[in-house]
Formats: sequence, structure tokens, C-alpha cells
Amino acid sequence: MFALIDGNSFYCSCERAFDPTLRNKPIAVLSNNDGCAIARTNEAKDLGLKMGEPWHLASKRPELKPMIWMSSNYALYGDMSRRMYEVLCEFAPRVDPYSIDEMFLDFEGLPCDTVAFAARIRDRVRQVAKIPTCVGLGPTKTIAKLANKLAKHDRSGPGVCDLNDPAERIRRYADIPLNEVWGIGPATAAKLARRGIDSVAAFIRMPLDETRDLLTVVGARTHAELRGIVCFPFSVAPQTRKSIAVTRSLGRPVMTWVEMEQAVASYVTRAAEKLRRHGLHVTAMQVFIRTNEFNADPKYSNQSTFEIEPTADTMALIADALRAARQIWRDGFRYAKAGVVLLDLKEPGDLPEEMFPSRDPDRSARLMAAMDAVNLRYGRRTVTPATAGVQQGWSMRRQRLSPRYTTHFDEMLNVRA
DNA sequence: TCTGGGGTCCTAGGACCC
DNA sequence: TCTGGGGTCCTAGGACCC
Repeated sequence: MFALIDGNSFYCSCERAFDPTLRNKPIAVLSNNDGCAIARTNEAKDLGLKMGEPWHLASKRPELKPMIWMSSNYALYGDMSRRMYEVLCEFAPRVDPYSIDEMFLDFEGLPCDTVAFAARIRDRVRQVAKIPTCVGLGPTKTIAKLANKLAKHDRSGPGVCDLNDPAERIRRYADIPLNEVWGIGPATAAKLARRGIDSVAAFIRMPLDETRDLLTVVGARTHAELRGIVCFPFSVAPQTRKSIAVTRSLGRPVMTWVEMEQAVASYVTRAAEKLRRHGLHVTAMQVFIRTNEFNADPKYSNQSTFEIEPTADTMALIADALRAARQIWRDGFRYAKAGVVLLDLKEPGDLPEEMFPSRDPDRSARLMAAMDAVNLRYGRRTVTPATAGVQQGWSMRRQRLSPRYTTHFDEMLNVRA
């Protein structure tokens, strides 16, 4: 049996955990660059704020006047997620984090009332990690996800929904639209709707071979899971990462190569830090730049993907990335976004020994270790490659940022008593 | 002036091989 | 009028997730 626990309006709840004046208020947390709403409290949903609504439009709507808008503070959310994880580990032998705010728990063979147990976990997370949650229970991950959603929709309910009983499940399935199901997105829902299938009940009545023909193995797995057949078991070993991306909208249009060079170099710097934190080397890279997709600016978009000598060295990666970026750069455009993706990540042990390395690997490793250590101790970007620039006029907007309560001493909460 | 970022998996189709 | 069959590998793009 699976349990899925999921933070309610997670980012907003994290903000509330440290600022009680935000309770019962309509809040939205904005995406990077203060672009659009990516988390809303129930109060915000009730005012009619939609997921993904651009802030510059939403903030002009009169009915959204009472909204409190906040920039996203990922340092805080990551930390709160860790706290939640630690609490869950007290209860279940296996906890499988699925996203920053969702974790699957292994409830197999629990000798107790699982619904009551789930309620206790919820209380504890609320008390210790200060995050309100809902829990869904089911024989498969897909059903547990669905149960979680039902628990969330029932705002005045107990916060726990159990879909283990097959009869109960069939009853509920009749009223659940397909877009509520994990793994069924807009394209699949539309495909099924064209065949007159618009509820979970109708979907699971579809014959398996027909499902597979229409939706390939992906849809067939979801189909089976909804019938109670496990296709997504608990992961045995944590799989290693396959790619690392750092892509950003620029805070204002960039028109000079000097600025683009800085942006790309600083994205590479960040990506390389992540790479080393995972203890990996990279053997291929992608760089892209593009103009604004929404406005009337002349459009240009290009990317370059290429193989590189395996490395985790920031300087080497910057050199490669800038060479590629220079090739796709065209003068005369207003660039709005750029990004760097590290592909084909490898464990260093899985790489063949370089016969004629272009760098001294030991020297590079020592330099990177020193850089990471300084930045860990004194804060990100204390030491940074010169190409990444100091004046970053193009960097993203975050005008409504909350303090980094949990990760910076000088921003910690002060309590006077 | 302002519309996110970071992932995974699967498939179709081309290139290539014998 | 006729033009094999079977296999692998790679990549671009689609779809989905939060």
C-alpha cells in the first residue's frame, strides 16, 4: 500500500510558517523573474487567480487587489522540504521523495488503522515542519495520487482519503474527470474525449489492447495502475541524474554580447556546482539563446549541442559554452532568455582514462574543491569566474523576496519575549 | 517593462549495417 | 512488372510531471 503526502500550497505554506501575518490571506508565490503565479493559497484560488497567470496582468485585475505577491525563495522551500522528509522518516521504513512537496510512503503490512496513522503523520508534519498537508492512500502510486487530490478538494474534510477498497474506488471513479489523473495531460485527455471517454470509470473500462494502441505503453501503465495493478513500485536504488539545466529569463532584454557572455558564464558556473555536488562528470552540453516569445520583437532562437572532454571543471565548461554561444549569437536582437544544459552525466569511475588530457585533472579537482568550499562557507558567488561578471544588470527580478529564514544567520527570525 | 524552471520517459524516423 | 529482411543506434520532438 502506498501513501502520498503532499504539502498544501507548499510554497505559500513555507512563507506562512515564518510570517503569521500571512495566515488566512490570499497569497501567491511568483516564478523566477517574478513572471507568473506558481503557488496559490485557497484564499487566492477563491479570488479567481489561475495557476500560471502572468503577474503583470494579474496585478491589474481589480478583484485581485487583496493579493499578497511574493518572489520565490527556493533556499527556504528546499529547507522546509528536508524538514518534512525528516519527520516522515520517523514513521515509515521507506520514504520516496517525488518532488519538493510530495513524498510516497511505504504503508505495506502496517498492523494498524492506516487512516488514523496517516492522520497522525499529518499532525506531526504540521507541528514540527509547520506545513499543512493532505494524504492519499491506495494500492498503487497512481491511486494514492488520486486519493490525495480528492482529500485536497474536500477542504473541510479530514485531509486523508483512502481508496484501497475496490468498491469504493469504482463508485468514486464515475465522477472524476480524466485530467485529475497522474499521467494524463491535456493531449491524452483530448484524445480520450474524442472517443467519448471523459471519466476515470469510462477509461478503466477500455480494453487494455485498445488503450495501448491509442496511448502506447505509457497510457497502458496508467490504465493498469488505476485498476490496482502496480506498475510503479518503490524505487530500489536512487537513480543517478541524467541532466542538469540552468536556464533563465533575463531580467531585461540583453542586446550586447558582453552581457550575454556574462549570463551564459554564470549559468554554467551554477550548473557546474550542481554537477560536482552530485559527484558527476559531464560529456555533452547544450547552450541556447532566444528572444521573447510573447511580444512583437523580431524572433530569433538557436541552440547548439555538442560533446566535450569529460570534466566537472567550471572554467573548462565556460570556455566550451561561450564558444558555442558565440556561434549562435546574432547581433541586433533583444534576447530574453538563455540556458545551459549538461547532458550525458557520468560517474567519474565509468569514464575511460583520458590518454592526452588537455588539463591536469588533479589540479582542476583541487581548484574546484577550493572554490566550492569558499562559496559554501561565505555564500554563493563569493568566488566566481571573472567572465560571469560582477555587475549583472541582466539578472532576474526578485522584488518581493522573503528573508532566507533558515539558511542565513543574518536573516533569521528574531523573537523578543 | 513585465508571460518560470527543471526534470523524465517514450516514440518515430533516419542512418547505417549485414 | 519487378525493388528483402532484420537489426542497432541516435536524435528530435512530444508528452507529462511539479
